[in-house]
Amino acid sequence: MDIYDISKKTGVSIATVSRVINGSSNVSEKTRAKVLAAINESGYTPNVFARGLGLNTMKTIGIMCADCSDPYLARAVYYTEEDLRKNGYDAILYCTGYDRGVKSQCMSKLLTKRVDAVILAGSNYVEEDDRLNGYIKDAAKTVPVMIINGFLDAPGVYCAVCDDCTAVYEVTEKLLGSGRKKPLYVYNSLSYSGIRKLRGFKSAVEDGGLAEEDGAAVFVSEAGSVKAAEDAITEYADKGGSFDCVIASDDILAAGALKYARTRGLSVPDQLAVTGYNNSNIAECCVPELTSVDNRLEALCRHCVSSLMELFADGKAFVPKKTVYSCEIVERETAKF
Amino acid sequence: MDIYDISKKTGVSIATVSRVINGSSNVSEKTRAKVLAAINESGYTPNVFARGLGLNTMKTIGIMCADCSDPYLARAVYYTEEDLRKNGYDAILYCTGYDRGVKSQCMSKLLTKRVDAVILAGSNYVEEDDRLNGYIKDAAKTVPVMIINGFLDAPGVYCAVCDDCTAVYEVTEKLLGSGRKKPLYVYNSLSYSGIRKLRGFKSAVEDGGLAEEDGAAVFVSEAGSVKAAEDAITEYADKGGSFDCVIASDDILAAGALKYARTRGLSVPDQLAVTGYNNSNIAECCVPELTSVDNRLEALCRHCVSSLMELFADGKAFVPKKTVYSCEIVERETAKF
DNA sequence: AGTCAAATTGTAAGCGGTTACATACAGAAA
DNA sequence: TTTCTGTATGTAACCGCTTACAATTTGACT
Repeated sequence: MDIYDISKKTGVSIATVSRVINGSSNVSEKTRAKVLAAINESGYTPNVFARGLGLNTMKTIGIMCADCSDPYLARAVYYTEEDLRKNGYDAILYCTGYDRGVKSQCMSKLLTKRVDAVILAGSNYVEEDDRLNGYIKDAAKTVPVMIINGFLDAPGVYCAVCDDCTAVYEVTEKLLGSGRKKPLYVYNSLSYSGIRKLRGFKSAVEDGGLAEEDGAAVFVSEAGSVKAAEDAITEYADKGGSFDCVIASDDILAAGALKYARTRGLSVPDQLAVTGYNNSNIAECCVPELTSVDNRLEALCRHCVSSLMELFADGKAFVPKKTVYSCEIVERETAKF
Repeated sequence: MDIYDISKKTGVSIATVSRVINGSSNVSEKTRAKVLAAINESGYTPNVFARGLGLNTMKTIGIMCADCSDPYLARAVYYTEEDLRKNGYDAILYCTGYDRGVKSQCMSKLLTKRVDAVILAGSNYVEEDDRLNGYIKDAAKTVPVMIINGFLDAPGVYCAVCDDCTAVYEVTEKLLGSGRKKPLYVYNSLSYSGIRKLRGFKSAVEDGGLAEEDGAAVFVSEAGSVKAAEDAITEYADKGGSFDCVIASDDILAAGALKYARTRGLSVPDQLAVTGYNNSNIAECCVPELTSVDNRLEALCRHCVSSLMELFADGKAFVPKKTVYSCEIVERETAKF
C-alpha cells in the first residue's frame, strides 16, 4: 500500500496525492476530497523512511539524560517529551550515564540518526573544563542543541538555567539570619549547577561574616543514596566537625541528613535544620517534611521546546542564548526562617 | 558525502562499499581494508533514511510509559533503554498518560514510524475489559509487543510479570501472623497488577479467618500524592474505620500512611504497621524506613529486551508468552514480621 | 473567438542506500 | 590447454516519497 495505490485508486498522479498529504495549497477542493477519501478508506500511511530520505528529516529529536531513574531527570524527560509530542516531534531517549566518552558516543549516534535537534537534560553535560565540551559544540554546528539547566557559550547552543547560585545563597543567608552559626553544605556533584550551588554557599558564608571553617562542605561520592549521605555526614561529625544546619544540594542528600539527625537523636529543625534541593516528591515523604528549593524544572523544559519550535519555524528567529529563571524556596518543616 | 563518494575514492562499486559497511563476507580482505580506510578518512556515515527505505527498519523500538515522572516507571524506562542501546537499538519514548485514547493514538504513531517492536512499560496498559485492549492486539499483528508487568493473551504479545498477587498475600499473611487483627489496604489503581494486588489482599484476609469487614480497602483517587493518601486514610478513620496496619500498593501511598500515623500520634510499627510496594528510593527516605516489596522491575525489563532480541535474531525462536518472577519482601522498620 | 495569466495536474529526476542477478576472474582438475 | 567451480565485483532495479519543471486546464478580459 503506497502512494501509487492511492494514485491508481483516484486516477490522479502521485504528485497530487503527495500534495494532498502535505497540505499543499495548490490542489482543487474536489481532488483533495477525493484523495482524502481514498486515503481514509484504504488506511494508507506514508512511509516515513521514504519521506525522511526526501526531506532529510523525520521530525525526531534526541534527548540525552544521564540517568532517567533519577527522579529529577525523569521529570525533565517527562516535560520535554510531552511538549515535543504536542508539537508533532518524537523523542529518541538516551540515558548516557555520567561518562563523557559514552555521552560523546551517544551524541554521534544521534547525529547519525539525523535528529533535528538534541536536548541535553541536566547540568552534568557541561564540563567545567571547556575543552571537554568539544563534542557538544561540534554537534551544535549541525543541529540546534538545547541545554536544560546548564550553560555553554557556543554557536547553535541554547540554554535555559535556573539561578541555583542565588537560591543556595538565599537559603544559607536565611538560615544564618535565623540564628544558625555553623552551616554544613552537602553535595555530590560538581556539574555546572553543582559548582554554582557551592559558590552560592561560599558567598553566603563569607557575606554572613563567618570564618571559612565555619562554613564547611562535605562531598558524597555515591549519587542517589540516602545511606551514603548519612555516612558521609556521620564521618564528618565523628572527625570533630560541628554544624547546626545542613544545606543539601538535592533532596536525597537531605534525607540522609535527616537520618543522621535521627540516629544522633537530634531534633529537627531545633537542633539541626536541614534544607534540600529540587523539591521532589521525596521532600513530601520526609519526616519532618523537607524544606526544599523549587528550581523551575518544568518551566526550563517547556522553554527549551518552545525555543526549538521557534527556531524550526524560522531558522533566523531570535532565540536567546541563555534564559535564566529564578528559584523558589519552599518552606516546610525541616527549616523555618 | 555518500556511498558514491566512497565508491569513487576507492575505485570499487557502490555495491562493494555497501557490502563492506554491512559486514558481508563476500569481500576480499584487500578491498575491505581499502574501503574501510576511505570511510574512516572521510568520516562518512550511511544515511539512515535511505537505509531504512531499503531495509524497512531503522532499528528503533517504541517505549510507551504512562508517566515517566513516576519514579517507578522512570526506572523501567531506564533499564529498558539501556539494554536496547547495548543491543544497537534506539528507543522512541512516549509518555502517554493514562487516557486510553491517547495510548491508542501513540501506538498508531509508533507503527507509522515503523518501529521494530513496542514495549509497554507498566501494567496500566492492560485493561480489565479485554475488548479495550484491541489496539494492542492489532499492533501485535505488525510488530512484537512486550509488556512489562502486565499480561495480555494475544498473538505477538509477550509479557514479563511479577507475582504481585502472591507478594501482597504474603505481606498480609505475615502481618496477620505477627498479631495484627485489622489490616487496611490502600491503593490507587486498578490496573492489571493493581487488581492482582487487591486480590492477594482479599485472599489473605479470607484465609486468615478474618471477617470481610476486618479487611477493608481504601481507594485513593489522585496518583502520586502523599497528601491525597493521608487524606483518604484520615477520612476513613474519621468515619469510624479502625485498622492496626496499612498495606499500601505503592511507596507513596505508604508515605501517606506514615504521615497519618504521625498526625495522630501513632507509633510505627507498634501501633500501626505500614508496608509499601516497589521498594523505591522513597522507602529509604521514610522515617521510620519503609518495609516494601521489591517487584523485580529490573529483571522484568531486561527479560523483555532479551526476549525481543531472540525474536529478532530468529523470527521463530521460542519465546515464552508469559514469564513470571516472584517478588521479594524487603523488611525495614515500618513493619516487622 | 483569441489571448494570457493563474490555478491545477502530470512527468520524471532525485534522495542514498540494498541486493538479485550478471559478469569476471581466479585456481583446480581433467 | 580446456573446463569447471567458487569467489569477488559490478550493474541496475528497486524502496516510496518530494518537488522542480513542464504541460494542461480554467476563466477573465479583449
